[in-house]
Amino acid sequence: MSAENPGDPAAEPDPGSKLVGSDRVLAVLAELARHPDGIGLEEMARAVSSPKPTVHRALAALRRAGLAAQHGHGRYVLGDEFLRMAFAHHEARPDHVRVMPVLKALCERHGETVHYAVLEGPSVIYRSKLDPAAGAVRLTSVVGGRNPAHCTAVGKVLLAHALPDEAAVRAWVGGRTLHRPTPRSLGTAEQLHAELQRVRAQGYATDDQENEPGVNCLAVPAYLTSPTTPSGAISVSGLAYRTPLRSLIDDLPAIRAIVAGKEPA
Amino acid sequence: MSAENPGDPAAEPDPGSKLVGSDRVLAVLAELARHPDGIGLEEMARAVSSPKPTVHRALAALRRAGLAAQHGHGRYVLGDEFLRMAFAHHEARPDHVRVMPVLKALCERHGETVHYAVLEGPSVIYRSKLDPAAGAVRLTSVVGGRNPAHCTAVGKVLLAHALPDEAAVRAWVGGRTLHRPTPRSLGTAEQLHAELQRVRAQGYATDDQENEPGVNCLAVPAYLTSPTTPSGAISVSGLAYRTPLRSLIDDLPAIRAIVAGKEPA
DNA sequence: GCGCCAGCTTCCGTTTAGCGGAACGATGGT
DNA sequence: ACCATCGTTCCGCTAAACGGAAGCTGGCGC
Repeated sequence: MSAENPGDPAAEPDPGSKLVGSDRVLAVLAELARHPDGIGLEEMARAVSSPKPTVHRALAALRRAGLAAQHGHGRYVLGDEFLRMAFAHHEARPDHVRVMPVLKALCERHGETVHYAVLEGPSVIYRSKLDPAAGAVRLTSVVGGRNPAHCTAVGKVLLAHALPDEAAVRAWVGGRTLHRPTPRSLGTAEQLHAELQRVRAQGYATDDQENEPGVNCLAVPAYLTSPTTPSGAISVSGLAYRTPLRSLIDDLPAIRAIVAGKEPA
Repeated sequence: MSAENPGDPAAEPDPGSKLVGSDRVLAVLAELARHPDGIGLEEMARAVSSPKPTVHRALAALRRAGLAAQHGHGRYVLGDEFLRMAFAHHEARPDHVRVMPVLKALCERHGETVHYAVLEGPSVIYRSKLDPAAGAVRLTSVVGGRNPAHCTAVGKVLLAHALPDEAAVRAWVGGRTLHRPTPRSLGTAEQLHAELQRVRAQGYATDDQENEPGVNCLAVPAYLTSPTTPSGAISVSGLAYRTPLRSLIDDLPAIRAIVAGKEPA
């Protein structure tokens, strides 16, 4: 019971990995998703630290469900069915359907990437995303992906609602030290609370290169389910050199109108 | 060995459904994907025809992997991780990365939906898709989705390569009767062979409302992997009343140039 | 050409994880 | 406050997963 964990026969190179049964099948699926140009059986066996026959059986199960496929002889890839399921599901999601027209209008108006995101614990999760047709630069965000709430515009809008006073902010921060991806990121509960007060006062939040250098953002709340509690937030991201934060703020009235459901005049 | 299948203790009300173990877990996952606004445990149990505790355990496994989540009290939804995996994987796929700039250019030029698709057996599978910003109408196609090869432009381009003579066409058709979604769809091997010869001669294929009424399409082969065998095909779809087939054909030189990798002047 | 190597696939006795009927608990409607 | 409904937990039983070892296949070097 010193450095070695009792019950563990040997130190795992990949902790939290010794799964069995269906859990292992799902781990194989996840690993498969991590390899866009395929992965061999052996490499997969190493990745999930399981013997080859077991992994082979797991892949067979996935193949039966259409979630895995084989390129040539023994190179496994994520199956078409997996992508079909995900895309079809996503496009049918009620909140996606609701925000999509808004995102489209915003995206077309500003020519920048737009997001719809929700708050979950310390992070925001992107639920919908729309890239402009012209945009050569692609943001790193992905549908289903996460970012720290305290350094994104969407996160701050949602936190402003969820954490009404400094006590709530402290409780939310808890013991962690806030991660600061860039020098401009907020780092303490005090700073965050002050920022959230500002957000509450103005009714929107910004992210001035606080999450990624060169990228700024303006977000407003989205009331999809209830008229009092925002279900999520909608943001317009801009590349700092192309769309300065100022220009987004100046366009706030139009943004608000679009998000409220009225097409701009 | 009469009407009853020996080994089957009872006739299943839902054939091909009595799964066990990991297969059942994956079936639950698939069912989950089919319900964008969530599904209760009981309904799920009915859908996969398994007892509640079993389904509950399956959902627990999916939840552990982040592939399922719960809204409120006992309404299950596909998890964020599922979407993240799918979207991230898709955007990193080599062929997607390769065709994306081409699709973007075509989409912007014509203001219509564009696809990249590959041939698989009797169907084409859409691998990438791009909707125009302005397009109010959404096509039914989905990434990972399928359509009969013989009534789509992409399918005919790829079949033209795969089935060089009438014998090959007949073999491909086999015993089936070709499905005809619209009155203009090709219905016989002869018609298909004639059409494929035309496609080979002109180097592109069209779909004049053969798959969906009001929608036409022009497709050219895409040589992503080999310079002689197309890995897939790229198509521009148009709504008949907005973008007549003629205008797409007239723009062929530009389309060819874009697909070949040269941006149009 | 031919044998060797690497990696995928199959076999089969062992064991463990899944199974599901029944009982329990939470929720929301009346 | 009661009841109906649906999600959750328990536990003895059994079938399905496990994985070491052997077999196969295709590709590469000699």
